[in-house]
Amino acid sequence: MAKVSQAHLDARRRSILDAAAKVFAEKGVAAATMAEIAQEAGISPGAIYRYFPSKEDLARGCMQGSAEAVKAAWQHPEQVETDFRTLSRATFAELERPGADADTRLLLERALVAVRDDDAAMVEEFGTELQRIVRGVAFLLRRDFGARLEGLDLEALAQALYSFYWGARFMRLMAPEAVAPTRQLEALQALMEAAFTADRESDSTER
Amino acid sequence: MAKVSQAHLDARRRSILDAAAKVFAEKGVAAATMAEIAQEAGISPGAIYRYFPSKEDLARGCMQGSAEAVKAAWQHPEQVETDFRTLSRATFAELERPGADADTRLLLERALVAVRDDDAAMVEEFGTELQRIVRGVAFLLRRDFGARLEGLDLEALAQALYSFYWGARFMRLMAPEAVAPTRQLEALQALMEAAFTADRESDSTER
Amino acid sequence: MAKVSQAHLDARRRSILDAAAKVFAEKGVAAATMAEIAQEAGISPGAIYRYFPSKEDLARGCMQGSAEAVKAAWQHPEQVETDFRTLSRATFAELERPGADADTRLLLERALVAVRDDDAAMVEEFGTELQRIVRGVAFLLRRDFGARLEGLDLEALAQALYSFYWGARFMRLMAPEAVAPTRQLEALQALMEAAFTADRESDSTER
Amino acid sequence: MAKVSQAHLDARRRSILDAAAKVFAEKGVAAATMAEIAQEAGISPGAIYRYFPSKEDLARGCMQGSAEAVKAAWQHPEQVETDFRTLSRATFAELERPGADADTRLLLERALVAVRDDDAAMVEEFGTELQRIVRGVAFLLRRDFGARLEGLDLEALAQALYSFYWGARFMRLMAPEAVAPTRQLEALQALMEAAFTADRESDSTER
DNA sequence: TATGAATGAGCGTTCATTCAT
DNA sequence: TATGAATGAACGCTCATTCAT
Repeated sequence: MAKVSQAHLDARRRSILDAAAKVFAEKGVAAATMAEIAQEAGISPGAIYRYFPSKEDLARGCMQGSAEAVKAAWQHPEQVETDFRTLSRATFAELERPGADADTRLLLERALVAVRDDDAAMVEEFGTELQRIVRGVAFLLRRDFGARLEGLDLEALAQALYSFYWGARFMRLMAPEAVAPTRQLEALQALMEAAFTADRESDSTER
Repeated sequence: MAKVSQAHLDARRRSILDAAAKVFAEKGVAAATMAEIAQEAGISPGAIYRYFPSKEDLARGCMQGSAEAVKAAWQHPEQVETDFRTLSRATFAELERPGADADTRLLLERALVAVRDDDAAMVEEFGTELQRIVRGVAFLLRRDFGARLEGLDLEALAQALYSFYWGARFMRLMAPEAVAPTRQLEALQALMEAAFTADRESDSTER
Repeated sequence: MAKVSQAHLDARRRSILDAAAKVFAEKGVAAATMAEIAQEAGISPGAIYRYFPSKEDLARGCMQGSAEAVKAAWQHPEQVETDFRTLSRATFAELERPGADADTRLLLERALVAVRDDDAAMVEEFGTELQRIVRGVAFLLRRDFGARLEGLDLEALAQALYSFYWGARFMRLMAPEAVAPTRQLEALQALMEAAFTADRESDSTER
Repeated sequence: MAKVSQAHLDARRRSILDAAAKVFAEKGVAAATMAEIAQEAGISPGAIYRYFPSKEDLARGCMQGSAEAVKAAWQHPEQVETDFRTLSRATFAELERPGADADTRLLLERALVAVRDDDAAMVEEFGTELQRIVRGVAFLLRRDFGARLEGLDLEALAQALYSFYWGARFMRLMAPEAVAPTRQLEALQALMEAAFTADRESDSTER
């Protein structure tokens, strides 16, 4: 075939990733076979190895780049014109997107494998992202609700919200017929508003 | 060899399950081998098949019965003398117990497998437990905070809290150095109290 | 099958080694397949792995223990009642034994692999054996021919004889119709005797 | 592209052979890959097949033409002004040349393959060369040492010396730290001289 | 002619499962 | 009943070879 344009190669790479993501999501990384992925991608098993050195790498490759925009926004909220409420909603709206469940499946599976195999790099990556996002959450909470947070353990609260996010993803995966993540978020936001607004009112009362 | 007491057989079955749970949690179901489990249980690989027809069945058998007491309490809060705050704390305290992470690993993995393989029975089971617990949460919230919840989407809030619980488990697994689940819980409870207490105060103010 | 006698296991191990030696000799280690060896041994491929952890180990296992008696004699000539001429003949007689060529093939192949892959342990082993045998050769030469060796580089001569041994093995392998190793040996021994006997005679002449 | 000069094609063929010889010597024929050879030769894998129909053929092509001068001299000693001692030394000096070990490796490997696969042509070739060289050795021995060889099995001795040559090559490959081939040769030549010189003296004595 | 992406058969190895003992 | 040796299908991966460009 010789000298195929880079665009062709990139497209092929993409199609392999897509096929892999589909098969991995369907069967799990362990149960999926390279032959299946190849078939799904319409190529031969051997060809995959020109693009990815191993099944493991292919699996890793499947995980990158979902909901990048939202992730970036949380990590650098000061660079984005947004507020906590809006960004939260956008984030949870992402979970309603078709394919979000497949992403969750894959993400959770990879996370479990990483922990199990003591894949330091991967765990580290997760930890770093966690930290950054939690920092972003805290930043937005402080900016949006300011002094009213006084007395609250802000870091713990931010992490609790992050936990809630992951739990909601998991919940949606396991029980699609349950209350939607967005509605859960609304409930929690209502709670927060009640807490913060109330504070203010009680403050004003005290004055 | 002939007749062996039923108690003996049950004990053997139990010891296989324990061994399997340990190995599965360590390596994941896919990576664990029957030989390992047999060794851990102190029997031969062949013997396992007298008690479980396949590895998959063995894996299914492993998932039952961790933190039963707490689960039961949430599902039937009216039969237990407890309140939301106390039961929450007990629940999260469980997560600090050694072995809790292994349980989380196993639970998540099995959950993923169940969804993946469309294991209706298993998904159903998860869904049922979810419903019952959420109902229990809602029950306790209402009993403990009563009228102050007015205007809140109680069911959604209860589910959000359940999501938070699972997210916190996952978080702890992935990033043990992050804020402990219990501290996250404290933060969230502080928020709730602020919201509800404030409500009362603002109510009283308004009156 | 359970509890099979150790003798059975040993026999099985032996039969695998025999099958492997045969196939390896026929096709070379690289070209031989585990499936072939299994078939030759009358078992399944998987069964081999209960006895040898890898093809490589199996190949190593094939190399041990050929002509052990002779090797031992050269390495410890002082413990054996023998002389250079007798032991040499016995050594070369071994090469006429059926199967000797297959051994040579295997030995040379393994040696090449060892050098190529920088298998330090294996190369070391060869080097050690070389040293010991050369020492033995030198020992016997000195004991049998004594003072008449004066002026000769004994170590170099011993090594030359060892080289000759290996070359003769190789020669026989490559050109079976050429002069037999034993006849080559005779020629060389005649040369040695001429040299040493002559020395004596010339000595006596000088006196 | 059309017509390329024959010289060009030959040069290309040569460069492929060189590359192949290098890679084969480094890794062995089995472990070497066509891709590696292509890279070493600075062309594409596909191009090799314009010059050699298969890897095996390429390997065969690699064996020709090392130390041609010395080989020719042994095969036609009457056409060269030399004597046994000098030619032997030149031959063994070749073994000290850098790259000699790689040649030995390749030669031995190919020889083993030839025997294994019953490659009649190749074995034949080796046999023919053997015969010719042995004849040359015998010729030189007779010319240089003449009558003093009486009673010796000249053909066997010549073959023994050829065996020694190959053994020394092998030895040097396997145990570079052992006594150098040239020193082994010296020892053997000293032995021969002792034998032949002695003979003369004893002859003269007898007369 | 040369390229190099693609093929696909084939390998070593694993391990759930079976079954003779 | 328990054993554990044996099975054999299946997998990830390699690489000599082909052929569209």
